[in-house]
Amino acid sequence: MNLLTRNTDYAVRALIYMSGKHPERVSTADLDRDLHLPRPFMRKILQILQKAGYLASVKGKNGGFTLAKVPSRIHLTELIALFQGPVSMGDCLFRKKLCDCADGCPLRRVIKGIEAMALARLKSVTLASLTGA
Amino acid sequence: MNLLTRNTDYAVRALIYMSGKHPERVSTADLDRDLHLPRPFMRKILQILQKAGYLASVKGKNGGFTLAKVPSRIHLTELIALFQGPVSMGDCLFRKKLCDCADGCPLRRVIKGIEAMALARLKSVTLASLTGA
DNA sequence: TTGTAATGATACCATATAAGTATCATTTGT
DNA sequence: ACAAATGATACTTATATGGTATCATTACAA
Repeated sequence: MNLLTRNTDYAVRALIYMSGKHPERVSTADLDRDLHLPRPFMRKILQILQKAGYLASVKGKNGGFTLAKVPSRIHLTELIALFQGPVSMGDCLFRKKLCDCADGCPLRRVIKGIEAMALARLKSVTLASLTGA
Repeated sequence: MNLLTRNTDYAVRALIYMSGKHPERVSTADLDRDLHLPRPFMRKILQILQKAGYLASVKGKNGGFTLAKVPSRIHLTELIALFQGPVSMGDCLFRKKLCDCADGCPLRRVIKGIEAMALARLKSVTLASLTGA
């Protein structure tokens, strides 16, 4: 069970890299060279980040991406939501009709509690906190 | 992202059911009738629980399963481990060679921290605590 | 002693999601 | 005009989860 999937992971790495280079432009070629991540996959991820407003892009020769937000305002939870959907660890384990999970299921309560803890912790993580800046 | 998979979930439900019936014998047919879970899947799960020592089984006509451990000594973490492997939320996100995730990767630290919290919480959950007994 | 209802063991299949690739169009600097 | 970049999007592959099927074995009971 992994809290982050690859694309979220790669996204974070790319953003860290870019925050280091800022305001210099970074292309997928650069990332490929320095981070050695699967290039077309990375490309897709960057496009998603761009659409979501985390990156600004410049097309054409010498084009590339730059951070479009300050690192302190890029939250890990947002990135997770973007690539994996909202953080949710227990989408009704006990399925409807089979139990009244609606209200009192104790297992569900435990899971929800853990989820809340995880979420609280994740919310405090920003790109800035990851780079130590 | 789900903290528990179906088989863990079903296992918990079956165990709760059985702790309610104890020391009466429970067959997959009973579970099918009362819990309406996919029967052959449930069978497989029960066999795993039996092998792992949580259930005692009796073959032949009128056979079935009974709890082989006291509910207070059946920990949720064990069941998770049995069906999903050990709880681990961040099996090296930053893959080797690409970063020195070995020691100082901050993202990894965060994940590991969350994992530790979740684990601590999960460890306190037993079958007994779930049934309220 | 034979039929039936149960588990033991295990191989197989289906489906969804994650991970990754490929392609064509568009833009832009030289 | 060409090359190097992104935009958009469709496609493929790998893996894990969820679920089935089958044959062997055991035991009760008519």
